[in-house]
Amino acid sequence: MAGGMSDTPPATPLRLFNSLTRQIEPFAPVHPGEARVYSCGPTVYNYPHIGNMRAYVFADTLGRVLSYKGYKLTHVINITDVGHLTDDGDAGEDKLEKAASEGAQSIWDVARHYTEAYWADVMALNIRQPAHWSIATDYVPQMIDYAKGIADKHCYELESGLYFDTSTVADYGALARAVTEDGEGRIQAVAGKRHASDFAIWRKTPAGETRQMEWDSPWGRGAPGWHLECSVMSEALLGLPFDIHTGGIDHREIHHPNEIAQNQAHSGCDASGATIWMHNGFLIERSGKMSKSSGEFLRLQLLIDKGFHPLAYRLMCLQAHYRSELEFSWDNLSAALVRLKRLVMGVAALQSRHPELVSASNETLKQVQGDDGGQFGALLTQFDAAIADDLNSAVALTLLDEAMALKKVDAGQQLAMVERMDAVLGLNLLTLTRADLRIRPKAATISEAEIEAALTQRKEARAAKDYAASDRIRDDLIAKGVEVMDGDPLGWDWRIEV
RNA sequence: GGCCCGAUGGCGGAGUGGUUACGUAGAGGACUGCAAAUCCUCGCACGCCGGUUCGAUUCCGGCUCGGGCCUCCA
Repeated sequence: MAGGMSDTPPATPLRLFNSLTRQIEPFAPVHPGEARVYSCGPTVYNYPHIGNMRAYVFADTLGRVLSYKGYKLTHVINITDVGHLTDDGDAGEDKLEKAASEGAQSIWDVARHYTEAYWADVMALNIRQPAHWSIATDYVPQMIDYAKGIADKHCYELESGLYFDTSTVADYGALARAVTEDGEGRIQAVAGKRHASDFAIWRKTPAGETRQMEWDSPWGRGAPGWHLECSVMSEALLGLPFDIHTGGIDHREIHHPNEIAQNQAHSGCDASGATIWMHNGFLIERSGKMSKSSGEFLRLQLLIDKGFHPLAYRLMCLQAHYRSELEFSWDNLSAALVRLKRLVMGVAALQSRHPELVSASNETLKQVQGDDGGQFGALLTQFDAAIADDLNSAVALTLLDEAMALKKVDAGQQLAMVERMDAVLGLNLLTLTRADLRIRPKAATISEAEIEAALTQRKEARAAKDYAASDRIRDDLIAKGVEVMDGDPLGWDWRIEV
């Protein structure tokens, strides 16, 4: 690597908040130079909502920062295509089986459909492909082996299945910082469970029933408990211990403590299995709950249907710290879209000053970096410090703005800066165009051809200085949801109604 | 009921023991036939009551309010 900035990578050591200790700690990889990350993925019995997707934007940002800092990243995201119960009483319906029966499809088709819907959102949000999408049903034999390995010392069998005795491992629930006692008993206790916190390792298919997804096991025909898959797949693909385990904050209370208990039982050591456990805050939506059980929920596709580019949502996420709760509102999303548009137009302006760099490779960009006169170097140092400080993407974004706003500097260097910062932010700033951001709302009633025809007429009227006619055409377009903008490269845009 | 978190300008949202990001909205200017878009410039805030301190939005305590999880959920 030749060139100024590349030779002097600013090096603030990466520090991350660890939910285990509730403190920010230095990142110290298990395997020098590597970062092995496991992220709890979706249960594919329904579409993901935008709150779900925040977790993957977060995990992706973490992965991008690790790559930026020079670690060789191995990222795993699981796809839970084994059904969970609709409630914890073990009498509830299996979510996947339920969705299959409601839709009169094969359970496998249901899982496939929602997995693909999830992947579409992943792509739209410019989330990088992990090294592995681990599919739970591919690992059922391994799960059974795993369960056999811990059954004698840590489990007991009941009518409904094989249960994990949480008193057999050290510090059960330490991650959650709460003792899971019976409390108010809001969940229906399973008869025979030794402790309220004990959980199913294997769920037997109730007698007389047949499910589309079931496997034979030493504990009868049935399906694995839903905590099992993550322990099995993370160990199989990353080895134990691995570096970072991520998930939504809700997982900190039940799922991850259970995963840790399994890891402890299987490994025979008290360590949790991952060095750092990280959890993202929820996306909050004031009116309705960001909850799948409430029926209607916000999907990325709904945002797109309204005319929002999906990366505006990504930018909205990045403007807040991943651990903060983030309030979703259409106003906030609109603000992010405007910001994204201005960034994209700013990049286009830089590219117009360096036409040879418009589709430049990294190498070309690096060649023009030259000496950075101190300004770029200082910004890059601050940028590095921001992301190293538990992924402060909000501050990182302000440094991108500052880099864009520098005057009397080489545009090629500015583009190189943008590229470098965008490797972390993932906004696709070098390839995204103003036109990409003009998304036709689903409710639009006028065609693009009609708009162009009207604009041609208006242009003629203006040339003839017939401003009354010109304004009439413009008003007509506004009424149809089209904003005329003579100074914009595109000339017009859709007006987003929210 | 249990556990936990938060309270920052119109909205969103960083951060800090003393000069308080940033985005968007708003105001003014440039540009435009006029607008819009874009660019430039500029206001605007740290829940309440105590305490610690030379000094607190920032630390501590209390209060009020809000939220999350404890049940499938990122």
